[in-house]
Amino acid sequence: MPQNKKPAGTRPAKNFDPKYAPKTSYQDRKRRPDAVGATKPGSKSPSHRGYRAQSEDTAPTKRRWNADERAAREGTRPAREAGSYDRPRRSFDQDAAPRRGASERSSGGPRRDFAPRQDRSDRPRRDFNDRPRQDRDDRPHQGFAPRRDFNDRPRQDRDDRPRRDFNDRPRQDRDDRPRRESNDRPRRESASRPNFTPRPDRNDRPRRDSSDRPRRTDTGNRSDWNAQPKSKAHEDHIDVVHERLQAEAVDATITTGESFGDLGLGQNLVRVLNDLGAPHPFPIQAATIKPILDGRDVLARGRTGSGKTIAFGAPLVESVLRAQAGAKRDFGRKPRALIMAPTRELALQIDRTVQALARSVGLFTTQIYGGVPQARQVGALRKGVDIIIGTPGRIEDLVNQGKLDLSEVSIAVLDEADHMCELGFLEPVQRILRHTADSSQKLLFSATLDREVAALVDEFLVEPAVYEVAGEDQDSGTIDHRVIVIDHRDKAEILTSLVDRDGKTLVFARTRAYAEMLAEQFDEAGISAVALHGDLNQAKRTRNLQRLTSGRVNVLVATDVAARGIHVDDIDLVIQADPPDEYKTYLHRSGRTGRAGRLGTVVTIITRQRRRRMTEMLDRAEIEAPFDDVRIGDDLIEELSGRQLANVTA
DNA sequence: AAAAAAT
Repeated sequence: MPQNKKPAGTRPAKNFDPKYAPKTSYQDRKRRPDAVGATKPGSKSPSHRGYRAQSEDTAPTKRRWNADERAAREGTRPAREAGSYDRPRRSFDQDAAPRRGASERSSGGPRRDFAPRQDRSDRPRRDFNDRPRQDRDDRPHQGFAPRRDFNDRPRQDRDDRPRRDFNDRPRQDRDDRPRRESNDRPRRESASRPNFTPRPDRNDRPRRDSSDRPRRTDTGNRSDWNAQPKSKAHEDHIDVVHERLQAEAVDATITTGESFGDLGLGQNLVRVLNDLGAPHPFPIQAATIKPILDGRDVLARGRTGSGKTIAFGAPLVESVLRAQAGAKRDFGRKPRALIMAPTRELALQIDRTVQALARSVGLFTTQIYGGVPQARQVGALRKGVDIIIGTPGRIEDLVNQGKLDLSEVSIAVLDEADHMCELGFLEPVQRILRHTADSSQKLLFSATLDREVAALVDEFLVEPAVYEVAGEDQDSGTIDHRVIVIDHRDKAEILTSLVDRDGKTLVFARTRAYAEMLAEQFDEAGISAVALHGDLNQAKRTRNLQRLTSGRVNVLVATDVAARGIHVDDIDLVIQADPPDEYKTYLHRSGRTGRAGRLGTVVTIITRQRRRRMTEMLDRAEIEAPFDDVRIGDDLIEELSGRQLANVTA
């Protein structure tokens, strides 16, 4: 019996709305002591895995960074001033900051019910009044947006808008666009915003011409990015829907006509793409390839499994090739392109695609990631490679050792860019990007790209083009979402019967230990299963993932290491043994199934107490999923487990 | 809590 079904009309504007809905008041209070050290103590024994020193000065400080401290730091950032970037400081302080104060005071959004009895008095800066709500016309970011015709409105509005969105936006013909602004966005016009930094007129925007790529001197736009609170959410462990990035929506039906060749890729690449199973560009690819070839900075959002790797990989190879046309590929040459991903498995996977493309035109890639000896990677670098694909830790390590020189990197890609902007990733990523060539082109991709990437856009991107595919929200996909509400004591048994099936099943667990435990449990029940998590050495990680891919096992139990980007062709069931904490995680985990238009089912297992929180998260994810109470032996378990058979014929 | 560098 569906329990979270509400009349569609009453569903609040979802992640278009900047709002900062907390997860639970319980967790929040617990984590919000005055004293930093009052969080969970951890083991006192140094030999224990959970060991935590008593006096931990560095970690808590880091965790408690807030917007103010950050702002203070921005003001005196030595790297920017002393570094090789010759761009001016941001006009952050005098412009954006005050404006935010004013604009965020508008409140009263539809989602207030998400933050019911939250004790907010102890939350530093994110009280109600301070939150930007659906009063978007005030929102500061509008100023940075490189395009005007963005989908900045709640998805519910879409039905009456789509024509307008794509039809009158022939990309080559911009001149008829300004009119729309006044018609479609009257509220913005009327909103008087003294501090608003006007965007440059569309006509003096740079043409897509790599040769006159603008220097990063225009701070007007960037200050608007800055106005948004950054990843404070993660410091607070609160699931936040960041303001949605404005994007030019690309209409799938318009773009499908163009071939990869039409988009500017060479014959070799087109052939390899065909071999890779991509005879025609997917919409996101049709959207991004040209601007990337033209040298623009690009932000792109395409839902999980929509073909983002090729969308950046193919034009990247083409660009590197063009840049080196005629030049000899010298021994020991420096890399020209860099692709970073949050996990080693994803880096490996990207390399499989990019390497195939690169090889076909005589370029070389190498993987630079941790957990394996450096020697081979360093050896490859010494010989000379053109494209680096890897994870931040090892890349930075080799840079610091002087074994990797990024100074000639002219294209840098961040896959899962929003994730790469989270705590722990952001700073290494920033440091690495600062090593790339001054004017290097930056490409940021993710299925959940939002303003969390502001920290990077602000420093590294120049008037980026932003793309998404029209109408491609997650809910319009091919995934059937279900939630089952169980008694905790039934969990193990229900899980086992769910994974007892024919198709490939991916099970997500919150911790490494639980992932390991579940894999063993399934094995003991006669269902061969393997685990994938960060406690395994890299060889085992790679092997276990390969076992699922090859079909040697049908069940993989993973932590969120497998949540993003990993592509296994025919996973038809994703089970979340533990529900995710963030809506983004939900979207990425579910995106391991239903890829490239296939059908898939996602079953999330929760206990009764979790229902409300789960409903809220699904709302943020903009996903409709029925909730069902389930006990051991219920027919529904078998139905969910064997659903694919029914689905395929349907 | 997990991930990303070893040590």
